[in-house]
Amino acid sequence: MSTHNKLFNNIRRYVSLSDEEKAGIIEICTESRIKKRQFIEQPGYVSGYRNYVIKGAFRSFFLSNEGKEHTVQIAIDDWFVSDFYSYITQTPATLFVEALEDSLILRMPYGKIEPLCKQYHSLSEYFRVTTEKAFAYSRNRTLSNISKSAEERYLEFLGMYPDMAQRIPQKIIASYLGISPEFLSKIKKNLT
Amino acid sequence: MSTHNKLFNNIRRYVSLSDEEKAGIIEICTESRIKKRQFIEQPGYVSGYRNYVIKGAFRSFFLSNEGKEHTVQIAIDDWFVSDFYSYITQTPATLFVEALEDSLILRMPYGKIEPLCKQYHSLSEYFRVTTEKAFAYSRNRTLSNISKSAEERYLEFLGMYPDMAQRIPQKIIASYLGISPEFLSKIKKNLT
DNA sequence: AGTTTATGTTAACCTAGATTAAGAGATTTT
DNA sequence: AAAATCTCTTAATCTAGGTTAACATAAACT
Repeated sequence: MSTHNKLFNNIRRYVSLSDEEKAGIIEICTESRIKKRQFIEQPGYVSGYRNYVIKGAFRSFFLSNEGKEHTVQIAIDDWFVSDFYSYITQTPATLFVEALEDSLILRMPYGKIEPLCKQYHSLSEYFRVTTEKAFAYSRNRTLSNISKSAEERYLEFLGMYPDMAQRIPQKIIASYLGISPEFLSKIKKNLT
Repeated sequence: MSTHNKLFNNIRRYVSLSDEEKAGIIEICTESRIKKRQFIEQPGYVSGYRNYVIKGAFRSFFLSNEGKEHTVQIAIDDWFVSDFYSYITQTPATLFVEALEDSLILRMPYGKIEPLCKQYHSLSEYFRVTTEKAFAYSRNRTLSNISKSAEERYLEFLGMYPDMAQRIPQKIIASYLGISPEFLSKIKKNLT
């Protein structure tokens, strides 16, 4: 299956595309191979792309004043990843986006997506509906962060993203949950 | 100014509407007066509306197993408020949405917004762009929650929503920040 | 106006989770 | 394959923030 078809299969879950629209999308995408540990975004640079993960794994994270890493998002196959705040506001990023595995992505530039959304109703609908969904899920995470214990959040994470638990190093999962790796170790011990 | 015009002014910041589109939107909105302390959404019932606050204040909150309240969102004039997860997935709500003042809202039913977004490209664009923006800001809150101290989050809140600090009871702000009201009291004392 | 009920403050004590440090396994690099 | 560099675990100690309780204020109801 071509890389574009992987994206189209995803889009097809929400809207149907004409051949003209497909051609328009193919035209703005560029395929890119990313090596493990490579950064595709860094603080200081404006995030110029929606990055669709064809195959691989990424995380976005943030370096606190004390030099500690905080993982904001973990993305595997068929997720979009970027410093979304930077992308949307077109202001310099505060997040790193780093490949956790050798990966293959499609990059869709902001400057081309926006006109294309204005031009094609179905593309606008696709991003409207998927962003609404992403936002709804992110609300749930906010809710967990303010109301649940670290152990409860870990169990929730396992239930929600079982594939990631296998694939992603624990210290990154800990930093996604907002706890120290040592404490995650303790939690896992308590669970068995 | 009519209540619909207040909404149209907001929409105009992102897209322009034809008269036909305006009429279509007016047709699906119903105006509603809500008394202080009244609930417009409750756990167990599917959230059927995007509620646009013309005038007033609301919060959405969640009751933990231990019976504690956790405020997810605070909304004043010109914000939308609902149990967004319930609205998007059309599954029963887990949140309450409660008026903090006597308020006036426009209710836009899910079953009518969705077809209208399919029909009118500009309305689809409006919700795409505003939801993308809301999502970007919500990412920032997630980030604060996992990386900042309670005092830092309080200062950030003050900077971001200075009007709310005046208008909203402190115990609700505390529950929005994910801390106890007593601890917020302590923080405020330390700051002066 | 006076009584109830909700909100905010202060202080003493208590826990979830952080930090530090040291050792054991894994992975990478040479 | 050894050396170097990460990742994970365990245990001791420490701290941000929670809990409880008592009192002070301010709203809301009669």
